Amino acid sequence: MAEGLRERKKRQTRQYISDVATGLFLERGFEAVTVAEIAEAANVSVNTVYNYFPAKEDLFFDRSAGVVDRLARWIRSRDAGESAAGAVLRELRGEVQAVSPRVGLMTGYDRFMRVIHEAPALRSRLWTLQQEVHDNVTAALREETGAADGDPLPDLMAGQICWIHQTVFVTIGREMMAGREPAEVSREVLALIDDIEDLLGERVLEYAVRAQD
Amino acid sequence: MAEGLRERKKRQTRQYISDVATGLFLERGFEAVTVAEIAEAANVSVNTVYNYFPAKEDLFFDRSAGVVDRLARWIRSRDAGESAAGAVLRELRGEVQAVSPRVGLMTGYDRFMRVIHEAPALRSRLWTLQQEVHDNVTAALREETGAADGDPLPDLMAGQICWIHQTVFVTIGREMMAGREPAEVSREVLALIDDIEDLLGERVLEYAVRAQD
DNA sequence: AGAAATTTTGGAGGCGTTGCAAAATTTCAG
DNA sequence: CTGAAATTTTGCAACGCCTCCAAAATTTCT
Repeated sequence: MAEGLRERKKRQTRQYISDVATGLFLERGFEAVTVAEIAEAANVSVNTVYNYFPAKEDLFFDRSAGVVDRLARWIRSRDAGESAAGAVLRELRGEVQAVSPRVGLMTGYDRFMRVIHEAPALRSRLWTLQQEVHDNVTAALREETGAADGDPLPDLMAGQICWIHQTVFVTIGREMMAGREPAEVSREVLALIDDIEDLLGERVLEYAVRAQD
Repeated sequence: MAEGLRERKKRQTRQYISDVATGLFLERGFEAVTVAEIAEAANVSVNTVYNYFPAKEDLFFDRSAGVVDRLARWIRSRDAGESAAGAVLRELRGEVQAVSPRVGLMTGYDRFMRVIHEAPALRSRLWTLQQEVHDNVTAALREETGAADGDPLPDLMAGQICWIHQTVFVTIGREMMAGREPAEVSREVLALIDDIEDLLGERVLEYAVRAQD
């Protein structure tokens, strides 16, 4: 509270730099834009950019903070009688059916995907994020099931659940990049989710079922 | 044929540079060794290094050329009456039971893993290789099953099969890095493979079964 | 042996990133 | 309101990866 003006200005500056950078990236691609250009466009020195962001890639993924926890949140908030995988499938179906921008179903998402697709550094950073998602899911499953420390099951289940999530996202990204309409992709991905569910083993679909009441 | 001496010398130089580099990496870590040092240690100019290897990471992964095709090869050579996943599980069990260095079950593999673990650039490159494995598996499954172009199943199945493979390798790497003995890890991973098989859906375990005779 | 093809090398430079100390700005105390 | 203290911003130099280019050195071919 005491620190008002300074903190506010910092958040403002940070946000502005990230916005300017993202704009340039979407316009000309990740590698074609230099950090020096970003700094200049944001009326700031190169060092200030690095004061806020550890690396160039972080300028692009600054928005995706909440995405890393989403899967774990879905699992923790599953319904009574519902398994972890069941909750994830339900939530995914909900987002996809609603043609939600949260899962990339929006016009303009192809631009976003293309920037990532063409920049190895960004793809690499995505994998890092995916790894964090996996760790979060494993931790959530461990807590929710009270599994023993040596139990390999939470990790295996996390692998399966992350695979569901990842497959859906990769497909959406691919189809949107191919120029398809969001509504069209939504229908197709709903069918894909059915295919995925048919593939999963019963043990996966029945893991970490929340007790009734 | 006509080009004998030159070709031989090139392969020799390439191999020597890679060997020197790998030695330095194992000794001091990936990031602590500079390309200039490698060049000097190999009695060669920095530009010559880049004539042979597109990037620093390629100096480390030069040996792992055959690993990228292994899964697809296992699938293509599955027995009559055996599914793709079945063949992979069988081959994995064989390698693990034999405590084979091909799957990292050997003393000194922990050094190798540690170098990768500590270098983001190397982990990132590993993910790229994993992506290639996935693509190869998808292609193999498409050819072996004659699936239609729009069929999403080969890609989904490839995801499941690569997950098996990846889980086994990550576990071996983790346990070896923890200082465990190869024989001990072998036993543990055999149990893990059983757990994995129990998790898989029947559709996965029965996909791409090779016709009898 | 000399011409042609190929490999190796040196040099210059761009880019991301870090470290450091000086300057500018903001906060706080009197 | 003023000056000291804390913090942020900045400029500068430097390192390391990597690229481009043209000049040597080497190998192959005639």
